[in-house]
Amino acid sequence: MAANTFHKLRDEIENGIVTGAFEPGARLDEAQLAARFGVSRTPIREALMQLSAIGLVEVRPRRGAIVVDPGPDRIFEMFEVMAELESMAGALAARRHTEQDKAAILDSHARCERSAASEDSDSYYYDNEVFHYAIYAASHSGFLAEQCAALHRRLRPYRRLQLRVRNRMKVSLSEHAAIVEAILAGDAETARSRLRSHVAVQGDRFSDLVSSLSQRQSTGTGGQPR
Amino acid sequence: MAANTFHKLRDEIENGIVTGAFEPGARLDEAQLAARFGVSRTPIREALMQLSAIGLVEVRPRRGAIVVDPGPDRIFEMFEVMAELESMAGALAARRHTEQDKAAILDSHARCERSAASEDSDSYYYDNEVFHYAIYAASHSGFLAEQCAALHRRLRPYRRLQLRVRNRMKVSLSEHAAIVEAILAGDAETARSRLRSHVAVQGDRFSDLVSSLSQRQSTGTGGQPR
DNA sequence: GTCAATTTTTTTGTATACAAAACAGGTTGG
DNA sequence: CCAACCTGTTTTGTATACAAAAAAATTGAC
Repeated sequence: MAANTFHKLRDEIENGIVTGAFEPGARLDEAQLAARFGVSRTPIREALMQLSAIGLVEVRPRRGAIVVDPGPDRIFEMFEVMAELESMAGALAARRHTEQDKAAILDSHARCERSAASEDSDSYYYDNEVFHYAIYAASHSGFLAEQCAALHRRLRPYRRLQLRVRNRMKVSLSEHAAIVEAILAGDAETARSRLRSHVAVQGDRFSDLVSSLSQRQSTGTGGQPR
Repeated sequence: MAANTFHKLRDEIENGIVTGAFEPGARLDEAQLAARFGVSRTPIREALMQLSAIGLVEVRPRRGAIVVDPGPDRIFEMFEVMAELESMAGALAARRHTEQDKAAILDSHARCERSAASEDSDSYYYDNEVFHYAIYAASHSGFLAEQCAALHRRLRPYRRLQLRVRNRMKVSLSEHAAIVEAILAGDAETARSRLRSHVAVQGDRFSDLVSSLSQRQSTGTGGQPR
């Protein structure tokens, strides 16, 4: 991949936000970031501009950039849209998947099973990501795949929190199995509805999400400043 | 709205791309743009960075920025996703719309009717946009509304081409009426399916789109350079 | 001692300067 | 005659400089 300074900086900062190194609401001081990465302010600004276009940071004119802090309601909305896009990808995948796609889906699913068996939450988290990307790819819609991937990245921190919830890993895995079955059977509508409920944050999971968010708020130094 | 130079430039250039002033594939020379807008290269670059994050321009390292030229297949994919998101907005609107939303939808629909009656294609184009935005708003999902609006903007030029097709305005209007009916009746699934087929580029419309695209390619100075 | 106004300091926004990479054209060798 | 190479030019990428605005701090009045 093309590797200019601002490009790398963009990924670094995005990663910092997504992993929580830069907490929601935190100020992103240009000079400070420049010093930290050993570059001038120019590429830092360019990186921040890109992140603001994506919606990860908010640049307030003359008042600096901050990491956006989507409230629980907005995070819920994002999951809602994610569910719709993913279920669309699943439906398309059911109709369009090739032998290669099938192999990739089965392989990533098998990895998930192994990680779940060894109860390795971090490993499962990664394999789960690969599984979902395999479905995006199988949709054979480049644009949809990109949109899904972008949203998936943005929701990363919240999904990670969710996986901590009791038994979620096992439940997730059995849902995966049902999704795989529907896709490989070519049953678009079943794949759609199963993926929708797999991704959506419904019922108990919403309160789990909210509580994990408020937990983080209180421990972190971020949140609403001033 | 906040109005810094780079912010205004971003909108200017975006508008230029969307209206076709900057054609797909065209090189966006930084110095040239800077001279044109009477500013230095710095805010131009920041604007281009944002546009590249959105996906409107492609910045190739050390090789300058060009207006992205999505092929017919990719444009089709974008309409496909747009249809899904809009139909989702419609379904939510059916369940969640308030009296205000209802008024806004009916009002914009009435405007569409008038424009269609006077066969004013440009006016209809604008009113149609307001109508769709009213539905986004009625979904009461801020994130979904933003996503819809963003995609809507990106597909603007192609939708405009489509409206030129024989009788499309009348057909579009009657579809609108059916959509309004479903939303106001609170019938989420009917609203969803009607919006989906309203937005999607199916059957004949796809070949119409492709032919209008190739027409533009041949007349314009853009296209694949070198 | 508190609050308001003014000054100081910090920080953002834009312009300019400079280095390095890509491009174009001509030249030399086969 | 064609191809590879070298050189001059253009253009991008990053650093620095400077102006203007916002934040912070100090002073002064009550």
